[in-house]
Amino acid sequence: MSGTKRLAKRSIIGTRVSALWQQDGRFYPGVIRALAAEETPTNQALYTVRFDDGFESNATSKEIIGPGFATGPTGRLKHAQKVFVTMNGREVCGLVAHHDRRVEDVIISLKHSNGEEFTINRKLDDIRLMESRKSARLVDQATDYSKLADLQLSEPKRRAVSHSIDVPSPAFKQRHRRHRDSSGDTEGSEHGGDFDDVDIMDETIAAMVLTSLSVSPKSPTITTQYRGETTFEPTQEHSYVSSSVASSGFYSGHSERDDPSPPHLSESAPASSSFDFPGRSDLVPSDSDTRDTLHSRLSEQGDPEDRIKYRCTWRGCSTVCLTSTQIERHIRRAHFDRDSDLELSDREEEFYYEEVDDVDLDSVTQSFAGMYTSSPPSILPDSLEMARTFDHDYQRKEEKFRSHSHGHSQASSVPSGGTFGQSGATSSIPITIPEGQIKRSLSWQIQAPSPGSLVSPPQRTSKMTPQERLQQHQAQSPKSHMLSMSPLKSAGPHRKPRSEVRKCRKVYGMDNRDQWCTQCKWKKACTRFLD
DNA sequence: TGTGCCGGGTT
DNA sequence: AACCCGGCACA
Ligand SMILES: [Zn+2]
Repeated sequence: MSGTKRLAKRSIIGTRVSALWQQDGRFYPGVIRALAAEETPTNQALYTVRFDDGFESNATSKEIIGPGFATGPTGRLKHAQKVFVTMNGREVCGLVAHHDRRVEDVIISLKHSNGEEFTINRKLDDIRLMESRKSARLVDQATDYSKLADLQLSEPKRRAVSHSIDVPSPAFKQRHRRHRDSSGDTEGSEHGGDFDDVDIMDETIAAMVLTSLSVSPKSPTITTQYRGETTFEPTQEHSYVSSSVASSGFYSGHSERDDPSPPHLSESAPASSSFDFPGRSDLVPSDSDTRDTLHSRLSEQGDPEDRIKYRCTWRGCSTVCLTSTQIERHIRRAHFDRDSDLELSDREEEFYYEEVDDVDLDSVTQSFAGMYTSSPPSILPDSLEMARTFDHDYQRKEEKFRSHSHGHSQASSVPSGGTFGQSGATSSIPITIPEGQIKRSLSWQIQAPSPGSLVSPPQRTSKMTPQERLQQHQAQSPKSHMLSMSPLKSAGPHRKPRSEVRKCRKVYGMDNRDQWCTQCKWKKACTRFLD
């Protein structure tokens, strides 16, 4: 591994890159002009780079950032190096104020058109030396400038920090680099071990923006990138927003503009021709809603083979998996809040799933399908696991439907089975014990709360996690007639009857937020107490 | 008023 | 992905 690589493809010529200008140690935009020297066992290839401002010089492959070369800066960025970062969904351009090599944190100085400066702190990896094309997200966000203004204006905790660091003054930015003393440009002045979370913006932007031009020029032609205004000339240097964005109107002086015509690169496109992008995947319809996608996708796989599945019996959960390994994993993750794959001590997972016959599942799915018209329920049993794991809502609904329509769907399709704790004619899930192997399976949690038959958890009562305990409390709570009441009580069209189950928030209280399950902390559907 | 959590944002 | 949070429907 003599560190040799052959990025020689001749297509490299003309590639837009950011290359090191030896004289001042900073990177500047330009294009590969030629291969000045082939790579040799001892030396790296040398390229001639023509900078956008007309200068030209040679650089080794290591000193070039761009397609075919390093993907991003690696060395220390010099003070005042021009960089691009994404901020609030937009690409902005700033100058490096300080780069801390130890943690690869870079403090970047930014400035708004109104002249105010502020700094942000980014990881080196998040920094680009070249403008990037807009990401899918940037594209449709580009129109919503009100957000930006909003953000800026409503920043309450303004920290007057921006000047605590040595930030190049606006004037300084006109560095005419080519002529700056390139000699002892060590400028090791601003080193203070400071760094750290410098901060966010602290800026106020004029009321300008409120005009949200609702144009969404999703023109895929963005690939053409700019061409004409590639130069970062001192004059309008700090345009702040990279040209690609600027062209959508914000900084172009007028709130109104949206000139949809693609950037004419007519002027000349000698070199730019080879500025091709890896893939034009932008043209794809792109991310539809994940749920639907998931659905349709899932419904394509499946195997009518094995009939035995594993179903989670955790109260309210009915996730089904193909293998016991999977189900155990699910249990650990969803119900024990363990992210890892480690087995629970004593393999407690085993107590929370049962084996079920395919047929039974199908009927379940069927009944579910019948009622749920909105989504194609052609889900095959084996995909259920995923569907459920990914979409708790789905899972929840499904469970409701099941318990609702269970009485009929069960029919005789059930092989031999032994129900655990027969507490009346309630809907206890049939437990099937396959001839061959014997596995423990339980359904203690589905029983109705008949006065007398206590909801007894698996013999293993000896040890219960706090979650289980709480779980049971809920199960025994006076309101656990879930089964008997219609989940669709409110006649409302899309009214979703909220479950009675108390979730982390309520169980632990606001004070013990740290004990909530992660989802609850994030205000997402609780994974610990499923309905 | 408080809860649950979806949808949307940022990093 | 992780994290955060506005705001809504429901209780
Ligand atoms: Zn929770």
